[in-house]
Amino acid sequence: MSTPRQTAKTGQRHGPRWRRRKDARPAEIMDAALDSFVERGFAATKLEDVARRAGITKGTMYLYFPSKEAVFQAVVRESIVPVIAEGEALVAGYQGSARDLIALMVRRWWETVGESRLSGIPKLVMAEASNFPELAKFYHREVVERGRELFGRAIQLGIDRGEFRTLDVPLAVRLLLAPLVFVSIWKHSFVRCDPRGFDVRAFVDLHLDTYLRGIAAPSGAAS
Amino acid sequence: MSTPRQTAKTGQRHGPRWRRRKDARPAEIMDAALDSFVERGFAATKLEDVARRAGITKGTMYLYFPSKEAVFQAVVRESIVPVIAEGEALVAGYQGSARDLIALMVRRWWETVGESRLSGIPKLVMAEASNFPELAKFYHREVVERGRELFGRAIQLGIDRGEFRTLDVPLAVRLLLAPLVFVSIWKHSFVRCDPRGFDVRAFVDLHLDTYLRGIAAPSGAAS
DNA sequence: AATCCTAATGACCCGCAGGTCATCAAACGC
DNA sequence: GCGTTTGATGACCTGCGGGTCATTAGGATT
Repeated sequence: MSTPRQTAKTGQRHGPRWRRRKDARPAEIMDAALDSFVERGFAATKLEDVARRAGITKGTMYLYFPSKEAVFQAVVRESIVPVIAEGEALVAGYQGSARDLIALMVRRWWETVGESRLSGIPKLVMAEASNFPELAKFYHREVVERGRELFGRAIQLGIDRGEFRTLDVPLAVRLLLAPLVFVSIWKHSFVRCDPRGFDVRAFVDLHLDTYLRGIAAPSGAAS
Repeated sequence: MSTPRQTAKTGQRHGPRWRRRKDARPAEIMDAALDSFVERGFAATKLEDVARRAGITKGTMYLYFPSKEAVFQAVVRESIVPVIAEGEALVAGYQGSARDLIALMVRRWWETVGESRLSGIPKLVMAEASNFPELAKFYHREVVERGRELFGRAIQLGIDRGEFRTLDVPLAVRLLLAPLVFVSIWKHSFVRCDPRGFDVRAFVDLHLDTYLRGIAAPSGAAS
């Protein structure tokens, strides 16, 4: 997944017509598939295209994955779950104000997901959720719920410390994440439509600023 | 579009095998298509299913629409554009504080779009945007830009009146709308996953409250 | 009632893409 | 080198669904 692009296409000049590369294939296939899925959506993605991107043929794909849907699942599983795990490590060891923790988490999320190819995954999963309920359930359990739990702990910390006013934590979490997810969906939808685009960094900053003001405890109450 | 459901299915017992209903067909087709598209997405929707829902056969669809994509376009066009027009009328005639105007607009939006079948359209368009750039452009021009313009005027009003602090208006608009759009996408993706769901009304209220606190002018500066 | 017009039908066509498999040839062991 | 294993191929199969069209029949006109 996280390998540099186009691992397989180069280097076949004058070598044998193909090479045995059993170990490297799955990652290369998932890498190529992620690009295709994000670009065109699940249904519109042709396995033959994925195969070409991965430097193999369609038949080879079926040596490693039993179906198109299995590729889809593997891509989601392998690419996103590690990010969540990383976030959990971050929160576990944190000392400091809740404000700063939240700001750090949001910015970290933006750097590792929002700005990368991974930002396409939420859109992908949500778009296909009704056609692949099992995948949606998996994603919801392994990513959404764990992610919420993560940010929920930070917000609860802020309430406990008196930094934030009393809040419905689950709702507050959704409110914190909604603009982030929204923007990452946006990136893969309408960017081509308004070519000027907008300053996403500034948007995230504005969101953080506004949100933290909005949930701050009445003035002077912070510890 | 806005007709009550299942207009065509009933009333065929003992009548003739079919009736000529040239005037009613397009609306019934779009109505059925909206349901199918929202339920399954564009690619996974079979025209035969849409036809069945509309009480006709596939061949008949092609008397009224030249292609599946044309149905898609018509659905989006006919269902959403009127909502925008309605909003423009609302803002034009409004007298009162910017806070109240924004709260009214958001709640109105939620009632007419968020709570209805129309909430599926943003998801649909965004999911298919890369496969149908023309449609995406149309939607962006006729809905997104006009919608932003609308809310932008309300926010600018608040700044001018000293209710809100100085803001980058385009960003502030996106920030206001992101949670709304996000929730309407959510409704059509993960609802099946967490069956408890969450109180959307409360979410919108929390968002409005937090947002308005967050952008409020420093205390006591309002006129 | 006979006629015509056309809305509606449903059997059909066909291209496309998911999936299969007999065959080939890398590369490993001896 | 030589046989064997097995990763990789690409021609092939097949079902599905978008799109077509000759035919049928509703219902308006006379």
